[in-house]
Amino acid sequence: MEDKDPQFCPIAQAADIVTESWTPLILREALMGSHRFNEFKRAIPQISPSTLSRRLTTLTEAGILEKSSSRDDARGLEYHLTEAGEELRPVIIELGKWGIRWVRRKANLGKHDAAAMMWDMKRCVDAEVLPDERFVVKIEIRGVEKRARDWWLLFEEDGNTDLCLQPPGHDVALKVVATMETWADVWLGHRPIHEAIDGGDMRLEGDRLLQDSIEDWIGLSVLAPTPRP
Amino acid sequence: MEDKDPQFCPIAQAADIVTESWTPLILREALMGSHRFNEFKRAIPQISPSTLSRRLTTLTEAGILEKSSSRDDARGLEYHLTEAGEELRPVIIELGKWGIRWVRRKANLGKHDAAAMMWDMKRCVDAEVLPDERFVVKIEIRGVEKRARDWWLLFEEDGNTDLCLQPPGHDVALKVVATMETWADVWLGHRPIHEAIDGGDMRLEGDRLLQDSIEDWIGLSVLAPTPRP
DNA sequence: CAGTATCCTATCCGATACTG
DNA sequence: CAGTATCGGATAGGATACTG
Repeated sequence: MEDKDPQFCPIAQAADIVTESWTPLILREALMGSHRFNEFKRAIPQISPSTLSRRLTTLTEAGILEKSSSRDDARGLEYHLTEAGEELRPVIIELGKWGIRWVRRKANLGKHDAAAMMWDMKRCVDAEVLPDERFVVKIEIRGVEKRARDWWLLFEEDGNTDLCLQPPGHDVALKVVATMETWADVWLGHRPIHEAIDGGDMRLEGDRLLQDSIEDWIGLSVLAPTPRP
Repeated sequence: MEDKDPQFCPIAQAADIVTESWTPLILREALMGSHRFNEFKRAIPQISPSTLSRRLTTLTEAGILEKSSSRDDARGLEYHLTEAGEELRPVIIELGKWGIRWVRRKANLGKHDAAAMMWDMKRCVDAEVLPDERFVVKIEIRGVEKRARDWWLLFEEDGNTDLCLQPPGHDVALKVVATMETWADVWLGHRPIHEAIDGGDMRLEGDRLLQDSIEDWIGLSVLAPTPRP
């Protein structure tokens, strides 16, 4: 391993820190705005708590994250990017752009992917374009384990959005149904959402206005606009 | 490890390939124009041949390198970047820019660093600005093991440059002496070369014209121009 | 909830030796 | 020279259980 004998090459030094397993994903989450242990945990479901703990410590020691006691009521720490950490954004983004352009290995999509996508989706929905009402959109992901199949996006009047794995007890204004494969293709921008809808791979039921404006409010992955080869 | 259960997140997929140990350095070399097994080997002295072999195979299977039989006389294969591989340049460069800006861990500089730097330096010297003559510059690196201390840059009439660990049997037109620490600082652009010379940390002996134009022909690391925080 | 400690296993890397 | 095969040891990550 490089670490045995640290190199003076800056690429080697940066790689020693950034390329540890799981670290790019942790950085992605931090750059997307996650701050709490369990925010990282649920966005990266496969990581074990011990490894996540170790990585957060390592990144803190490397000057990429800073620990601070929680702002408000909650206990536990918060993790915030330092200036150095923020400057890793281009590294992670370029990595993602490359991945979306060139990796064609088909992953076996499962519950972890569904969960990771949903938490990211929750972050990306654009409530600005939506009416200032409280309403619920149900997302159904076919072909994954039951526990990760049904999700509810709860839009609050104040523009905040919550994601639940249980029905939040309001009427569902819109239901969107597709297989995980279709969701992944749409989410990553491999396929325009209207093409999936018109092709019958994604089904919408409920409020017409929400249906017609789905492209505007649903918000895809930050990597979706990347041009393809 | 992420590999257990491949994710659909493009950052995770790219990371699975690019962030294996040694791979960023192998990519750096490929991007800088290395093609042969031993070019990689001597530019990354710490890697074991088995690991290098495995990585070159992995990168080929991932569609980043292509193996081809050697162009000219030599036996063995050549490794060339595919289009996908070439597009990793921004990832590696951003990694290096981050490293040069933010990593402050002092490496214990030794023979491997000296060798890696010298082979890179050989690639970066700009013979264009030099007279079309055959002449030799000796580089002396104080503070490293004897075997990596003395290097000779041999400039040929045709503009080609060779690097030797033995005196090539021509008169030395210029000798440049500094500790490895100073060489590293100058090479990486942490410190202007004239500052090191004027400060007495780098000593030049020989041809005045070569001395006066050293900044023009010596060619620093591609990362040297990176602005510092 | 927000992590940490322990233990065990799998893996992966380097050393060495070998081959066309 | 240009790699590849084998082997043994280190290490790092997951599972599990635990704590304030």
